[in-house]
Amino acid sequence: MDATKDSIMAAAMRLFAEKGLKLVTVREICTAAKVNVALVNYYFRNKNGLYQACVERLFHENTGDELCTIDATVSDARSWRAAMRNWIFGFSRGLRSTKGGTALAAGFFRQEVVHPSPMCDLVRERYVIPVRNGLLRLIAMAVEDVHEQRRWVESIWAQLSSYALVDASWHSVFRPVEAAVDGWGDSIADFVYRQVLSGMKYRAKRRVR
Amino acid sequence: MDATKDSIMAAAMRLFAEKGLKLVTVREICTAAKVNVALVNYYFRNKNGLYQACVERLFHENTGDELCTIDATVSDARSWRAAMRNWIFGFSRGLRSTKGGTALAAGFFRQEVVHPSPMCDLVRERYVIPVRNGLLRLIAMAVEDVHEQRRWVESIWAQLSSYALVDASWHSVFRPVEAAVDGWGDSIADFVYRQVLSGMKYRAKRRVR
DNA sequence: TGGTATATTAAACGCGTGTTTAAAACAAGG
DNA sequence: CCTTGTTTTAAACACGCGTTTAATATACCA
Repeated sequence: MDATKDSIMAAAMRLFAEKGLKLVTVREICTAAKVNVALVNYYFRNKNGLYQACVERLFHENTGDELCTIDATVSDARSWRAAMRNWIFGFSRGLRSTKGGTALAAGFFRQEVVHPSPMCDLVRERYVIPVRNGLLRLIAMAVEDVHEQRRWVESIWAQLSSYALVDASWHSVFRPVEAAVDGWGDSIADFVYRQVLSGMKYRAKRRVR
Repeated sequence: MDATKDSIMAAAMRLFAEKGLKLVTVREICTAAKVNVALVNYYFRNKNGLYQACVERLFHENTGDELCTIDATVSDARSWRAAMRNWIFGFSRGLRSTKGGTALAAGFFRQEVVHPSPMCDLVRERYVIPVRNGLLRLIAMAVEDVHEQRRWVESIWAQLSSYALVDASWHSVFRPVEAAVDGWGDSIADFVYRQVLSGMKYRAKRRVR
């Protein structure tokens, strides 16, 4: 039944995003989904198949798309500054967006970055690299030196994905306690945006593309 | 025998730094160390005890100290700029320093950040937080607003620890292929340093402390 | 209603894990 | 040489894992 399949996938996505492929057990998923253990093999062949289905769903739905459609919001912008701002906030918010309390895209990204799974290549090629290239193209409009371009990509990427890469138990260290959960993320994005503006001698002022 | 104990610890440190506590098996460690499986219980009580011994050794030897002694090199500096430069390069190099081809401090940090172990609190209190506070104190000399201070801490920390947090298989994405392994790390540190100088209106020009 | 394909179940399988055991090898002093 | 204490070993233990099985329940059409 479709309801059972969805129930398994919902539980699996949350748990995989939190613990990663290897540290989540099939029984754990099925307990959370309130279904029998054997059903994961019935619907998804095996544990890896379930994980693969989760990653693919991430691309076509939810937060995955939010990140992949950054380019669209960028090319709509009227100026380079606006385009850059759109990219930064789009990326930051995409990583922070949650589904049922769990930041799915950020979670899968975190797990793959530290403990690459067999699906890691797919994540890299179809997801991470395209998004990074979008940023690189934008930067290349304002910065000439190719090494400097890459340092900027790394700088922006590192700052915006920093939160996504740490377990929730580290939040008390990596973000101020008194800051509201929502406000802090945007304030970081704004900080990075200001950093880019003051740091780059950008030349392309009008109409991107 | 001490030689056996050291052999186990050496293999364990490398493997724990690469895979983390849960994804390394006792048999894997003992095979690498060429000793019998039962010896890890004989010398370290159990797997957790071995991991604990590894973390404690990291504090007292090797790369751990390099990071914890940043404060010393900072207070030796003649100017605020020099102190900040020392901190940035000290932190960056400390994270990148290797022991037998493995970045131990960075490895343990990466694992604890994504999959906290029972030792995570110790790592936090005795290691991460002190180092971050050192940076915060330095920034507070140049930046008034407390929220802006924290954003700078996060900005610098995120950029410098970015490499340390990703698995080696991601290096082809997160750093340019053509860049030499050594040069790139320092060029990032230099980039962050320049970013700080241009971004802060620092006031404390002379003699720290 | 009966028959057939689908969906679900409880139970088991084989394997790898951390840990323990009891015996063997070894070192060293009386 | 024998004894005592330490070190090392091969084998086993109990347990949890992913996966499979074979039986049962359910849905649906003729």
